[in-house]
Amino acid sequence: MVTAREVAQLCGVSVATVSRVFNRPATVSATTRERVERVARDLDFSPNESARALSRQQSAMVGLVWDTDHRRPGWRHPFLQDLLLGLKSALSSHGYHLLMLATSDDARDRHPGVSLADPIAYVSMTRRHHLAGLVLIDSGTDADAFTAFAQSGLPCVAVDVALSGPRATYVTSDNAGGAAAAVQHLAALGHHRIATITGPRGNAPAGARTEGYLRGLAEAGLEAREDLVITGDFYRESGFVGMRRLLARKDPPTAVFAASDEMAVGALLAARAAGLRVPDDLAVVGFDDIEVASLVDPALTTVAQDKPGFGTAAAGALLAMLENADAPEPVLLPTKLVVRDSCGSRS
Amino acid sequence: MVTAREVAQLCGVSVATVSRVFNRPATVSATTRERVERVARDLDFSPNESARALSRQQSAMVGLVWDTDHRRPGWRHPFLQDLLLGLKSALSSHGYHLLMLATSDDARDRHPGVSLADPIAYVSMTRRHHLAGLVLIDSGTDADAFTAFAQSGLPCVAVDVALSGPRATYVTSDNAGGAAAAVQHLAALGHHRIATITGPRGNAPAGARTEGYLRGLAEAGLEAREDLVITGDFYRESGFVGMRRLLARKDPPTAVFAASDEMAVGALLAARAAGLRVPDDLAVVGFDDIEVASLVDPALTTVAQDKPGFGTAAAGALLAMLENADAPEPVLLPTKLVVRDSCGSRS
DNA sequence: GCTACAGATGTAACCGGTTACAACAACGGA
DNA sequence: TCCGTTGTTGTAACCGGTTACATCTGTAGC
Repeated sequence: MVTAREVAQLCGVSVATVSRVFNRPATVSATTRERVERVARDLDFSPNESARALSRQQSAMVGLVWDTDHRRPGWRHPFLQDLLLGLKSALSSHGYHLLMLATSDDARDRHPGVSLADPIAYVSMTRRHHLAGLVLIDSGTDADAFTAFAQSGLPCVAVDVALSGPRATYVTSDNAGGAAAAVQHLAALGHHRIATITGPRGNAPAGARTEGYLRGLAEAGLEAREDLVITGDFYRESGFVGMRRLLARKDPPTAVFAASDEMAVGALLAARAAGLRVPDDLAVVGFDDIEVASLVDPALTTVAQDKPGFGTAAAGALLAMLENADAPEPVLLPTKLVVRDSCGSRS
Repeated sequence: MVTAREVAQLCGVSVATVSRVFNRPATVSATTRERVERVARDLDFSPNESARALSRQQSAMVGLVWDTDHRRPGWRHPFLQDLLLGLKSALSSHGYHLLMLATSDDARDRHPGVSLADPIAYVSMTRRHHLAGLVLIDSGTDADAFTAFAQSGLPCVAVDVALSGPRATYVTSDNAGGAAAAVQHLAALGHHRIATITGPRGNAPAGARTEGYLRGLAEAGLEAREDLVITGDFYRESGFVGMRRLLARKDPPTAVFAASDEMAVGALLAARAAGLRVPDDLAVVGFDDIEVASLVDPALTTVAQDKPGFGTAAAGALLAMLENADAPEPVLLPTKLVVRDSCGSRS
């Protein structure tokens, strides 16, 4: 590893000048600058990041806070790869890397019911590593801990958790809009009794999707009925159980909007188990457009999220905060109804 | 952020002693140690990582090299989440974090055909950040670049790429064994003409799976026929096309082993398109046990990989190298045949 | 009582950058 | 000619730890 001192020596200038060439090129005369740049390139010099971070009190890294809920081992993020790739790519263009933060808790078995992300540990780690900011990924239902981040004053962007503060904002899909579109589609197909299986209480996207469901009903001139709203938890099992309960009603729904594709698949299985044909006897619409959606039989009509958009938008919001001081408005990514076979055609 | 100097002052000792308490506690007298520990805890002191990395020439971070092939935008890693979670959890127990390295290339459109991972850029980044080691994730077919890492002398562990060197090793599934087991299962069901759709040339797991296919045939006393081996590329489309070609043969196979679940799904679709029933007319076995495997109709029999095992094993191998200097032997994770519906029962 | 040595601690030089401030040159205006 | 300004560069003090070496104390061995 060649240091700035060696470059300086070879150029006959001081280290300060070398540093300036890399950080404030305008303050260095053209001839000196070119000479330093040339030598630096020849020697393959690039500044040591640890030293730089120490000196500037700011590193070229953004922390990623992502825990999975140990209480629910089967949890799969619906689009982790796209999210990470989008983040990485957008951050890299500004020279930032992504540091996956791990608390010592990760190694231990976590106590059931204990808060997922310990904000204190993460905030302390952020300071110790001089991280420029944080990206927070929703890990299930634990929204409370996240507000602690917003209050820490660190620049942070949350994915799918409503977060606000002077240096905090978030990115999420237009969950309400997507859900409303799904319900309107079902209503347009002639359905009057449209049920929903929601996500877990306290989860922001889940709440917005339920809200959108109600709005969609209202806009279609349909009455909202409490007995057609079943609380799920995004997992397939709860879609199965929820659907079974709905079908046991005296006046079962002819269509169901599930707040996640996993639950929609569960609903599909429950319908099949009950001897119903989808879409003939029951129309099903999901949310997320995960990969299996197009592969189940019948292929699932669903509300697609802009998966790569999350990463890009989150990185963009964070980068904006790192340059200005103010938190940008929350980003609402558009959703798109993908019509496949599980809700049939106009009947 | 409280510094070691403040702790030292409050304890009436020098910074050196404070540092010793954290790094070589045995060299400090019990009374002093306890006093320092107490004050450090009260003040919530924890050493600044940038300073520590600079001074020690070694940070508490492990780099993650993971690019996706821009030539194949649809690529999905079959178990990225498990891999990352396993890595994170195992590394965190030794105090390491995972740094997702991003090259400036990530932002630009990459030139088609150009090497994926530029080892020079990554090695330079590793040095600049004083990373303790590297984890390399296979990003498709580009194995050449990876050997450059092994030669760099940095401790590194590759996932699914054969890598060897004084400080390099790798983790992969027992691909040959899994494939052989799949073929033997098909043979035991009475199949004589068993085809395979392989992964891309040059990909190590793909090669091992083909090898296992041949071994399975041999062990079942079946003849290997060149016209029953079709080269695919792990993607669904190639499974579809490959299956169509196989079915067009004068003497089509009654069973097929696809080297990935994605291709197996493609094969399923091709069989359906050709009017064949699975498993009655054609038996299909895949590899990976991705989530869709259990959801397609018929549910896919497949060779399951130990997904969480990858992260744990990779982290373990890396940590071993960070403590000793020698590279441990490559890790071969056991696979398990998961029998579902796509290969029928004994006929 | 004196020396040798082990154990505990302090001093100060690093690690490799950044940046406030000082120094100095060149230049235009009075 | 002298002064104030602007532009360029060097000096040195940081950032916050780690650690080789020196120092000092106490104890065992003779």
